Amino acid sequence: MTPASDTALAVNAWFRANARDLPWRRPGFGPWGILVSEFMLQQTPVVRVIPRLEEWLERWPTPHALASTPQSEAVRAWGRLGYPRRALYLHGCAVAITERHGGIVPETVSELLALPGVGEYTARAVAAFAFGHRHPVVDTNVRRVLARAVGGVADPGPPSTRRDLAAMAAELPEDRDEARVFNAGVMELGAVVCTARSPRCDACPLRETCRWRAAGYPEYTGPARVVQKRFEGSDRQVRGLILAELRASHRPVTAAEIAALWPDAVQLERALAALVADGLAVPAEPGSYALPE
DNA sequence: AACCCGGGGCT
DNA sequence: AGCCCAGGGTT
Repeated sequence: MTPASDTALAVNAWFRANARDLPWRRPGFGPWGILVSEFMLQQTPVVRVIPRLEEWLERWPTPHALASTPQSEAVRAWGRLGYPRRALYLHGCAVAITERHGGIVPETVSELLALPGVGEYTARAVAAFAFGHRHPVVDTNVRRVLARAVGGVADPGPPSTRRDLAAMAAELPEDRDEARVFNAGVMELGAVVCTARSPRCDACPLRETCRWRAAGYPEYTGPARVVQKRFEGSDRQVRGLILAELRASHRPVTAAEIAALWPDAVQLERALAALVADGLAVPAEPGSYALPE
């Protein structure tokens, strides 16, 4: 067997000594818990996820339990985690797992990819962390660490799934357990040491071999990264206001109540129509809306 | 490839 | 006032 690279040895030793004590790393946390955690962690920081995850798993400890619950309850329990479509997708996962997989979370990347809201990252994360399979797992942290330590640049630039997975695969140890630890370790390194803003290079296990450090920390020169639109005044804010009203009310919300949420009637209608199109709101009594059952 | 989708905390 | 966050779906 090919010996693990110096990079992998350094990362794995560092991770074994420095890993944060996170709920989904507890022994026996289980594939369902891992899957729920990965959904919540999509674009949402760890510290915001932990309390919501524990509530969620206490209430719905199995896919069958969630599948037996109306979508509306999943959306309410999602609260203000953001991107509420994830609550709908996760409910859809629970239904699919119950109907197609006998209530057991599937193990293979292709089966996981077939679930709603599961993409390249989440499928590999579940296969690797819940089942110990050897796959490259690439998230925003991994992309940044590889760009710096291996690529010698400050920032990975626009994501390319094929290229990013190949870059991680090239560093992945042959041994399954070492590969699993390496995947988690590189993510952790990006999350707590090789951060986007202020990397703590003095504490990095790769500081002696990092090509970005060796090159003198050149600034990013790639294509300009897309700037996220301002949230204040955006359709996203308006959707959030409407959905908060739907979550808070246990009877249909009237058009007049919705109209009071935002001054711009055109934008309000656009946001409401988008929520209906996404399945997050459904017409109830004439002129009223509710969460999906 | 570009765009849309929440919301909060940090710099 | 931006930037960033264990991404995914649609066009």
